[in-house]
Amino acid sequence: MDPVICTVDVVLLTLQDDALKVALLKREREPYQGVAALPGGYIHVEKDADTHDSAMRMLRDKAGLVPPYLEQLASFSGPARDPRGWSISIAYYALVPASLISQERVLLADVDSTLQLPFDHKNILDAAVQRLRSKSQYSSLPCHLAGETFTLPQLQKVYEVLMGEPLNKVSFRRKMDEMDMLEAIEGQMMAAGAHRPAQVYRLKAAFRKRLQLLERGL
Amino acid sequence: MDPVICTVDVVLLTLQDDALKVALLKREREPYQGVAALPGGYIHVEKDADTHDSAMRMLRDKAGLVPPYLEQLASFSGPARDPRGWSISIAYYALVPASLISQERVLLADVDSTLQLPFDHKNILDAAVQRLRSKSQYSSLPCHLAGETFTLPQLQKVYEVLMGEPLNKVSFRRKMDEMDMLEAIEGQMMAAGAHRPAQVYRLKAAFRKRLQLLERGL
DNA sequence: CCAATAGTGTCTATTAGACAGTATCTA
DNA sequence: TAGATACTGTCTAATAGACACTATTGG
Repeated sequence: MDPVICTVDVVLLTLQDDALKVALLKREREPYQGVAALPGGYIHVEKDADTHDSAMRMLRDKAGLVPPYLEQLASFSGPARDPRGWSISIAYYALVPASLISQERVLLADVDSTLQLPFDHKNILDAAVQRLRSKSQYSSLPCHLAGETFTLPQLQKVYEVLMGEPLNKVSFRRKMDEMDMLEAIEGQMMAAGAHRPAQVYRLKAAFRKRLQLLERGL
Repeated sequence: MDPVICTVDVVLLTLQDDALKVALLKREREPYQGVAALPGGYIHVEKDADTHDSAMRMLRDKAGLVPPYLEQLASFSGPARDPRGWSISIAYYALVPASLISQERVLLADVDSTLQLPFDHKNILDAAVQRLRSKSQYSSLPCHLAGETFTLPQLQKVYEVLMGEPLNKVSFRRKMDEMDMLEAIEGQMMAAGAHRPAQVYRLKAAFRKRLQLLERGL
């Protein structure tokens, strides 16, 4: 049985200024000490019940947060991706509202203008963004970027940023209704300027961890 | 850096008698020697350029075939899934036409009536079947189960078995046309009884390895 | 010619999008 | 009350499914 270096890396994604951002940390150790990279580290068999646990631990220890959504992305492997030798990284992606991120601890970089990262982290980032954008077409996934509570116009904007195109308001609301995953918070409205305030919603409890899928997309 | 047992397992799927089957092999070594399980084994850092390579090697060595389609499924990890210790399995799934499978080398089991398997192979199998059935809704994936050449009625039957429901013939043909991934083999017809023979098609070369996705599903 | 399935034309039903109207806030 | 955005009703366009008809084979 050959020795293989086993790590977990997390693509921590959030929305800031209507753009999708990834959280990067300066590496504390060699290789690439001091270089901004995805949060990650070795699997710790004493602490971690599985790699999902490892990812949660890294987010807690390195970014100081508990993500509302965390999903396995894929594994990346080979002899060249890590200078220490033949390695595997089990990659996860996490979605968090910007409010959870401490900008003193992490650097937020625009996902589309992040041109290079150490190891094969650019590939991992691209895969995560592609997965998120693809799933945004037909699922409740983007809700986890919108925070605990939000209005329908805010949520539509989140979907639009992820999908990269404007959406029809009537169709969007019909789909949200069809998904039946939101509940209005009675009497709570959010004002955003000199106009009618919007109803505030939250995800129903059943959909906080589980995704809702649409038959035909948005 | 803790030692982690790193393996690759492959869910080899095919269609036989209008049912989805998984290829199992009797394990040659402990643990679970002699028990039918998914083909798998240790990563070999000298031989394998990455885990995709490991999966190809296992299919070649253990099942004696080169799959037309092989994709990473997910990783499964933890202290309890393998009696030898904390382990990770990078799981892949392969789609092959039944004609490629040598039934002397492998056992074909119905995916829905396979009730238990060693390790967490039942979980891995279930995840693969779910992924295949889900992707069948809106992609060209099922074509890889249909063989090199096939007629439209045959291909529709493949989709129907995977999706578990009959499909509208007119809509199905509209979608196949829209995907623009098939080419008719001029003059080649396939007779299947006392009735009009059907036109034979094959996947266009560009779609042999890459998937074609539908905007709105079948 | 009959039975059976391949393949197609077309009508109907369902779903998505455009547009415009009413509602409700601040300045 | 003017202007802005929230929300909704309804018409139109696009898409999917039902149905029926023609085509072509073996027996």
